[in-house]
Amino acid sequence: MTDDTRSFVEEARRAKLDELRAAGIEPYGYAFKRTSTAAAAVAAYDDAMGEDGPEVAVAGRLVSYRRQGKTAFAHLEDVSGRVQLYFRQDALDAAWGLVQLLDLDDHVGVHGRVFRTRTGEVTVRVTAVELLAKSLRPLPRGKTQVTESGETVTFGGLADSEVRYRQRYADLAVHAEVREVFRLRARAVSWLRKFLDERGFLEVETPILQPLYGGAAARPFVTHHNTLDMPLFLRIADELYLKRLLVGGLERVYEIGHDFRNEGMDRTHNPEFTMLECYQAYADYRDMMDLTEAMVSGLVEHCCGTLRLERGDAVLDFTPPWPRVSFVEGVRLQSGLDVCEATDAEMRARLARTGVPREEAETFSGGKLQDEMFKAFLEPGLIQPTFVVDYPKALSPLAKPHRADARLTERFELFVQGRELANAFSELNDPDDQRRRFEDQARQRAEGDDEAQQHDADYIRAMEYGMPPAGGLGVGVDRLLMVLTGLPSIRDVILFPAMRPE
RNA sequence: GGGGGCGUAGCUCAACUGGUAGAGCAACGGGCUUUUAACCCGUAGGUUCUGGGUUCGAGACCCAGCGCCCUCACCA
Repeated sequence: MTDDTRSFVEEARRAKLDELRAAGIEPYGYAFKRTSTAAAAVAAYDDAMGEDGPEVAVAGRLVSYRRQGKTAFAHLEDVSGRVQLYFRQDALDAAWGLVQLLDLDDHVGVHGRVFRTRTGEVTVRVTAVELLAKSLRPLPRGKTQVTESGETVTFGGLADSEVRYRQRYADLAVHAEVREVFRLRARAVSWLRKFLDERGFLEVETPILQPLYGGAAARPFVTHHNTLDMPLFLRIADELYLKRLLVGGLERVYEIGHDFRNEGMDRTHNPEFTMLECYQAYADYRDMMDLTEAMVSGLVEHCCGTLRLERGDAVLDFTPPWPRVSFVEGVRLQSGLDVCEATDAEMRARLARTGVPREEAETFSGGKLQDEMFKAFLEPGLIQPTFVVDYPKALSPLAKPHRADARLTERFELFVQGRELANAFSELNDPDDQRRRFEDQARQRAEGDDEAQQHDADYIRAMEYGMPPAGGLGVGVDRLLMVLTGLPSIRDVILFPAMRPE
């Protein structure tokens, strides 16, 4: 920030910075040997110790500061929590000058004995203080206010959600509960790794920059490689590379990483997002359903301590087994139409009655209409964890035909709160069938569907060597986190969500 | 992309029908050696998102733009 846009608060802090340097005090320290976290310092005190609790050295950020003549009280916050500090001029001598130049948000390290104040709070009586980092810019804290009922309410210091996402560092610094969300995220992801590792899955890394993109229906981000002088795409899915590994004899593989889709952004879509994909040779989609049920219910239990999550009026119950609804049958029950038998015209007419604009419905055909029917009639009602199974063939170019019904594929998706959380199928392993499906996609692309999949000849070649039958599963990790935390926006579970530049 | 809402001090918000931009907290100065929403006295702090327009006069009304949120669409 330039001088002329600096606030008076910042000017005041810079004046103190200059004063500190003039006094020979370096305002940015190198390190501090702490003996204890804030929480441990508090826990180490016992009332039998009286005024002579243990000597501790703690470091952290000042989150409150109350000066009172020749004394001052402050709260220091570190990763563990908070501890109160008590400064006295007569206990600090020369360092008292530094204490008077402290501000909220400064990082300090202090030494002192722990005691309990008259008002009952366990506190460090500071005998030495070091400034570790001067804060020049006040954190946007909200004011707190006590309501009539005596409750303390903090008005979101960063009620402005834009600032929270743009300056996540400030959001995290001010909101312990936000830090907790991302701790939970880390615990969830490492639990998922452990879950798959224990079942013999090998974690692998596949290319993010790809000459061809595939494995999903989405528009890609395009970049350019200078030396090769060729376009490269940021992957929209891991799928096609992971299945090549099945050909190579890595029977169980998984990857947790970012996919990139150049599409709309909203509460449930970020341009880059975390996807977990796993593939298991000699398994089919029923095996993957069992795996999904075990994985998600285990994760919910691990992260939330229960299988029943209260979300508004609803209680989401993750206790297995979860209901399984046939795509075609489910849509038929809600709409009266069998999407495998109905004509496009019938589906258009049915959709028109639900509020889908007619002129828009006119542009849909085939698989797109079937999908619209599903979204209009079945998806919104899928609040409890539910598997939707056996998707029409037109919707699933990478899935194996259903062994009992040629119109369908062996595919399922998991829905919770009306949102897709996971997608899986018995993987197509017939190279000739796969080639025909790619050719279909090419025709759709020629007809203007820019999300149709590209023909991947190398993938076909791999399959021609013989790909074992396999079950594959993709899980949207961010959306899973939304369910675990109950947070309403994908931005709330991504540290640095995509934003327009300021 | 369509529709709706919002944008005022560092933060949270006021400002009637168009009539001198305010408060609390934070900041700064003074006082106070066990406070914790500290307290008391005082001071300072504004491109009312940006650019046009209407008007004697615009934070408010009109137009355009920017940003964010909600919603619909797109996005399996």
